[in-house]
Amino acid sequence: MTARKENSTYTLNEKFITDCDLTYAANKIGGRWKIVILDKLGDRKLRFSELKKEFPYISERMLTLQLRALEQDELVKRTVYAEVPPRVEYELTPIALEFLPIFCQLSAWGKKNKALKKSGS
Amino acid sequence: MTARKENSTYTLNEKFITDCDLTYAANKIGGRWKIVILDKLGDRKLRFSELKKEFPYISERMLTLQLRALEQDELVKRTVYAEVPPRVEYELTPIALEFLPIFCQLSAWGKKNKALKKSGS
DNA sequence: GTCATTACTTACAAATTTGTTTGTACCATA
DNA sequence: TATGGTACAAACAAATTTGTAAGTAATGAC
Repeated sequence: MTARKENSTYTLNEKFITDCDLTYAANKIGGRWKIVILDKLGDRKLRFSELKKEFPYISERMLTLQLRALEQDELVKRTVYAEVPPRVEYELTPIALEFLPIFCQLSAWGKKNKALKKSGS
Repeated sequence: MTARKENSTYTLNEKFITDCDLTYAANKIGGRWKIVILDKLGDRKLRFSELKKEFPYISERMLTLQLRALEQDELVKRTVYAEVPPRVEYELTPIALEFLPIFCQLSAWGKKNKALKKSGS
């Protein structure tokens, strides 16, 4: 994404990680924001400003960066309307839709295990 | 994990992210290594050195760090045998086992979409 | 007595990710 | 003429993650 990296261990590991189907997929939705963004867009298409409201403290920069990356990976589709105050809508692509059931299961795991933590400790 | 952070946006966002069931779960397996480690341990318990061999370029430090974090989150169980050259075995806990079907689906997504990329572009 | 083995630890450094601040273009409205 | 709303971009800075290199403890083999 930025300046190219050499043949460091960092890069070799990265290659290893993206060669594997599992981590290839995981990387597409890795980081702090991508999963939640995709999940929100799973309900309906949203404008930039609507997304921003969903995450009270996200910086505009972060939101743009994540959306750009998701667009690049063809997980979201970006539509610009040539209107006076600009309007841009984001929605999931078909391949991103396939993540939604996985998110459901992850979410169920999270819910269950957060509950265990509370009663357990 | 290190020195405590203040009430920065970074932290507020972190809180937001770990409050959500979905991202709470995602964070448990986030980063470069956790998912693959868990996946490998899904087949059978492994020693430290065996795990290391699975990932040709991982540093021992990284492997220990990840294993410690997974142990902390009760996703792996660590067993030390008081033998002469030390022996330590790692295995999944019941709650980690529940991730395995999710990994399968992720992996399937990865496989499918890597194939699409090749034929598409 | 020296070396090898295993599973680490420590101090350090590089790379990446995330956040802050300021600014832009467009037109409408006051 | 000044201000406001939308969806960003650019330069900079902080925080976290990942990697490097060297060292440790115990013990048995040579």
